[in-house]
Amino acid sequence: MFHNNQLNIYSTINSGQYFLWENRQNIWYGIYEDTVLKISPILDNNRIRYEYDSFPKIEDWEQSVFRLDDNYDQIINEISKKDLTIEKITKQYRGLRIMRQKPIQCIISFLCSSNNNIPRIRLMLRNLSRVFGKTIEWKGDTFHTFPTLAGISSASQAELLQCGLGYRAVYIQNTVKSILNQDVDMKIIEKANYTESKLELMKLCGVGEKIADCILLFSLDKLDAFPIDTWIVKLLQEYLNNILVASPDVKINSKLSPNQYKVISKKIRDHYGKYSGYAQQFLYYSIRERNGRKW
DNA sequence: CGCCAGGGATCTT
DNA sequence: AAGATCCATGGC
Repeated sequence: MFHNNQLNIYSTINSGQYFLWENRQNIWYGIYEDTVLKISPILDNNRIRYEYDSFPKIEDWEQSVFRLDDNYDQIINEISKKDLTIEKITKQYRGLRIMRQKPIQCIISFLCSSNNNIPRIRLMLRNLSRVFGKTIEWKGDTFHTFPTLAGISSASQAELLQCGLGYRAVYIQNTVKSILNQDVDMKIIEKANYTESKLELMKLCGVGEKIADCILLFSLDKLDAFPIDTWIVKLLQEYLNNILVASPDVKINSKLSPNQYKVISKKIRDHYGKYSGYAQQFLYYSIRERNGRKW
């Protein structure tokens, strides 16, 4: 695949953090709310480099979306020191990065993620965009932008069900309503620290500990957030348990109660420190690779 | 057919 | 505070 030390486009896009990307004729297209992002690999002197474009035009969007302002070398260096597992897989999957999404799109996306698999999450979000987003024509290609809150709020429950959302349709309707009414304050969500922002996020219907952590990490610059999903739990049961959760008071069940989540989350975040989120993304990617992900 | 998927809300013990 | 159940849906 095409990559370098600082950014592996392929693994970063296919690591279950940002669902609205697709590859057409070896070119990547991403939906960034109202904007279509484009990444073209260019063969240049026997090396691959990338050309970034977008419509409507956003100058240097890749700096923000791929977080190129993070000091990647230092982050990898920092988390590598924490244990041998993470040292190994940061080497192995070097170039994997966290992306920075738009908060609203990220909230809706991870509302769709509950008890679900990634191909279906993608399908649901594409359906939502096709039905309630704006159609964009760009150089002969057709795209659908991500719907606005107003756009989604105008949808009937039947229409949402037709997008394949299932029981999550109600979560999305309630969440969109609370944001539009300002029962939940997006200013707090966007400006507050990890703890305060998470508390506010969890007022949203359908947002619990795990989904809140995803939103914090992938759209709100909280690099110390460490989402614990079913795959991470499996990993913890195997061997991280010995490193992190050596105390017998913590038993790891296949499903975590809110309290167990809090206890384990604290231990792990203490262990990996302020870049816990990067560590999590490497761990998640490695276990999905090991299990032969099909997307 | 049963089980699982980047879980959470709700009710029960 | 932990456990059980249900939620809608497609892939295997």
